[in-house]
Amino acid sequence: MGIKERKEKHKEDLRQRILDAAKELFLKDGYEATSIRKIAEKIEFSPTTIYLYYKDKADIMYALHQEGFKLLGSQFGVLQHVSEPFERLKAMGRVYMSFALNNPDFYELMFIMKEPIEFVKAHCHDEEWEEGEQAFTALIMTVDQCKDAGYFTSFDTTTFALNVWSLMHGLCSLKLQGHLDHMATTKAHILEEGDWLEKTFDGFIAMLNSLK
Amino acid sequence: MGIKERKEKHKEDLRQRILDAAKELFLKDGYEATSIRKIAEKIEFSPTTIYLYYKDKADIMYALHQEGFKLLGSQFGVLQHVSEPFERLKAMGRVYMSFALNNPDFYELMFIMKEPIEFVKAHCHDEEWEEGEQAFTALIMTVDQCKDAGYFTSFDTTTFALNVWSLMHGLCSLKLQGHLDHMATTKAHILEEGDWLEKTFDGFIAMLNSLK
DNA sequence: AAACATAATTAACACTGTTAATAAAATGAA
DNA sequence: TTCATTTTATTAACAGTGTTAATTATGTTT
Repeated sequence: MGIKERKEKHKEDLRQRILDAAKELFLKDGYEATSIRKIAEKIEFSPTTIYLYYKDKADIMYALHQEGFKLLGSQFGVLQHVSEPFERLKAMGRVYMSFALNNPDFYELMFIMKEPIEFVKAHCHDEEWEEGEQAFTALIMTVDQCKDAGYFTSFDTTTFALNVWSLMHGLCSLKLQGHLDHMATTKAHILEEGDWLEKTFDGFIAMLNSLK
Repeated sequence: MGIKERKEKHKEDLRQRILDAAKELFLKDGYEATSIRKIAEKIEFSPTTIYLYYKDKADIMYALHQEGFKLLGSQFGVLQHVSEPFERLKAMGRVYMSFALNNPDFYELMFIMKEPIEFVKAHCHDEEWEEGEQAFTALIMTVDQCKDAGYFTSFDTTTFALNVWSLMHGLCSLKLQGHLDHMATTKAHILEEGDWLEKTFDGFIAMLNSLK
């Protein structure tokens, strides 16, 4: 039955082409501006055809959401080769921040926006393996190894990891949403010049250091 | 010219009624579901009338955005009576978290969503006093007083304050967007039961304590 | 009462996501 | 190859959205 396989391949092809078009539009114009009709126009199909391959817009966005997590995961993967756990933890922070800054739309889709999350809860309940968990697991393991190496000994691993994630997420969010720059400009008289994202991150590292 | 004043009052009245209707719908159904037409229906006016009192939807949402900051400001104001700076800092964290949990829509509008921020940048440039700055100033002052009392002595005040804000904002965001609960459920086998928001916050306080 | 200024409305534009009904194409069996 | 069946794609339409221009209604002033 080679024909059926070829058909399946064609179906998968179109599914991928839809996703690629959506990705291009999304990374260029953002979530709202990426309409079904524009995606359809890009791949030269009727808007309704898209609904034969994706349940709805949230479904498409969830697919991009997954791509984002794969990208972040691959960047985290490199850090497995940093043997010293505390060095790895700090590097994870840097990588996370770089990912957010270099892929702001992905970051928004993955961690800030509400819609894909609700799609996860609605359609991918339980059994579905969420790529994001892998990254969080890596963080927990690193914190655990840090504790073995004598860091953060008085803290619970999971809550400490959540604190680290919260801080990094908060920092990246405030930066991406413009709050950091807003504070920098309106308080320019009291704050000296400089890159506040970088400075705050350095402060975070300093905090970790004095928490040994 | 008492008549003119009465007219002005009527105009302001309607402006406020629009805002109240918008607020009610917004707190009930969220940002997207709050449409101009629904607001108009609520106050029994034509949709286009609203444009005589507000420039556009973002303008209305910015007004609510301001209300939110006033509310947060009033809750922070109470803390001025906590004389011990380190106690006040911890209390600020609690108040901030409570505000986020009790007013999730306001919090989203004030700190998570992008639209009102862009409205601020577009229309209220510079001279306009942003209520949010007051809260951040209060945080900076408190951190400064903590330093005077022997806490965080090796850290720069502003970057430390930004770290505190980032952590609290990140924690509240992850909670509101459902990421915290998601991690709790999918990792239920490895994590013991409990309120992870509370636990993480306690961990944060513990971190501050050991940073003295 | 007539002229004017303000306020509110209707109609319309250009979009959005999504569904039902219909047409086209590809496949299976005769 | 022809016919019937299934799959794929399309058109038309619904119910919305924010927003603007042109028009009507209202109230004030002369």
